[in-house]
Amino acid sequence: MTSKQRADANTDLDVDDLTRAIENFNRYYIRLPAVQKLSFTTLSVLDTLAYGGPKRLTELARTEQISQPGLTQLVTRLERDGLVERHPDPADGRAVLVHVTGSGRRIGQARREDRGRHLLPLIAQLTPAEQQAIAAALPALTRLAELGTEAGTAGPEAGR
Amino acid sequence: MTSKQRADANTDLDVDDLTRAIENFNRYYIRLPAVQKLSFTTLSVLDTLAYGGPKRLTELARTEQISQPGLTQLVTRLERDGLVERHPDPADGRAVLVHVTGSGRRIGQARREDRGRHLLPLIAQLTPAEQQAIAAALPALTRLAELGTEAGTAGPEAGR
DNA sequence: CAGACTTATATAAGATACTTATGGATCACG
DNA sequence: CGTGATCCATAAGTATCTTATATAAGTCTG
Repeated sequence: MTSKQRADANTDLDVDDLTRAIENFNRYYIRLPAVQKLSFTTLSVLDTLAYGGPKRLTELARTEQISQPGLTQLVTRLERDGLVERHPDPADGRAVLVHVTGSGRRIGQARREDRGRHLLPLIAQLTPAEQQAIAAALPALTRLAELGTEAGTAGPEAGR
Repeated sequence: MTSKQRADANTDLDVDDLTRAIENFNRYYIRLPAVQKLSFTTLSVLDTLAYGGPKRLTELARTEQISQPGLTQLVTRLERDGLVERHPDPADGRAVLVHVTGSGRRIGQARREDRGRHLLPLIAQLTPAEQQAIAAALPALTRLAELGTEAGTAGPEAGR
C-alpha cells in the first residue's frame, strides 16, 4: 500500500501518484457544467473530431470504445442536429468520413470555456508556486497524451 | 484565439492552457482499459464513496449529476452485485447511507492499477525533466480538486 | 476478370440505464 | 400534533447502447 519503489525520489514520477491525482481531479472536473445536456460519448466524439480532424466511422468506434452500429446511430443523431456531416471518402467507396461542423466545434469550445470559468476562482486560491508547478507540467502532460494516442493508433493491440 | 492575458508569463497559469491539456490527456486516459465493463457513472460512484466515505443517496445524486431515482436504481444494482451496502442513518430515519464494500473498493483500485500499467511505458519515454515537472504538479492538482469539491459541496449553487 | 473473401457502413431487435411523475415515510417547526 | 419539507422508492416512458445480420465496395487469386 504505502511502500512504493522509485529509482530516485526526486527524479522519478510514481505512476500510482499520477493516476490517483488525475482521478481525484477528474472526479471533480468531469461533471463541472451541465449547460448543455449532452452525453459523455457525444462530447468525446465531437472533441476527437475537432482535435484530430475527419475520421472514418470504424476508426471512431474504436477510439470511442463503442460498437460500430452504436456509433452509426450516434453520428446519425449528430448529423440530424447539424453537429457533424458525413462525406464520402474519395479514396474508398465504402467508407464515410465524419466531419465536425462549426456548430459541433463550438459546443466543445463552449464547454471548455465554461469549465475554465469554474476553475479560474479556484486557481486564484492556489499559491503562485502551485500555479507555476501546474503550468510547468502541462507540456509534459500533453506529450504523455500524444504518446498514448500514437501508440494506441499504431499498435496492433493484443485483444479486447 | 491566440492573445491571452497573463499578469506574468512566468508565474501565472493560463486556464485555457490547463483545460486544453487536461482534455487532451483525458481523451486518451479515460478510455484506457475495458477490463471490466462498468459504466462511467458506476465507476464514479464507487470512486466517490471510496474516496469520500459513506454518503446519502441525495448527496450522491447531486455530485454525480444524475436524478435521484436514477441513483436509487444504480445503488440497487450495485447492492445486488455486492459493491455497496445500504445502512440506515442513525441520525435521520428517512436517510440511507451508502457504503462501499471491499469488492467495490477493489474495482476502482484495479482500474487505477490497470491504467497505471498502460501509462508506465509511456512515462518511461518522457525525459527526466518532464517526469519531474509532472511529479511536481501533482500536489497542486490534488489541492485544486479539493478546492473544487469543497466549494461545490458548500455552495448553494446558482441553478442548473 | 470471375469468384471468394474481407472490410465499411447500415438496419433491426432487444437490453440497459437513464428520465419525469408520483407516493409513502420521517423530520422540523409553530 | 398537524402542516410543510425532505428523503427515498416505485412506475412508466424514453434514449442510447448492445448483438446479429444485411448490403455494398474493395482486394486478392488463379
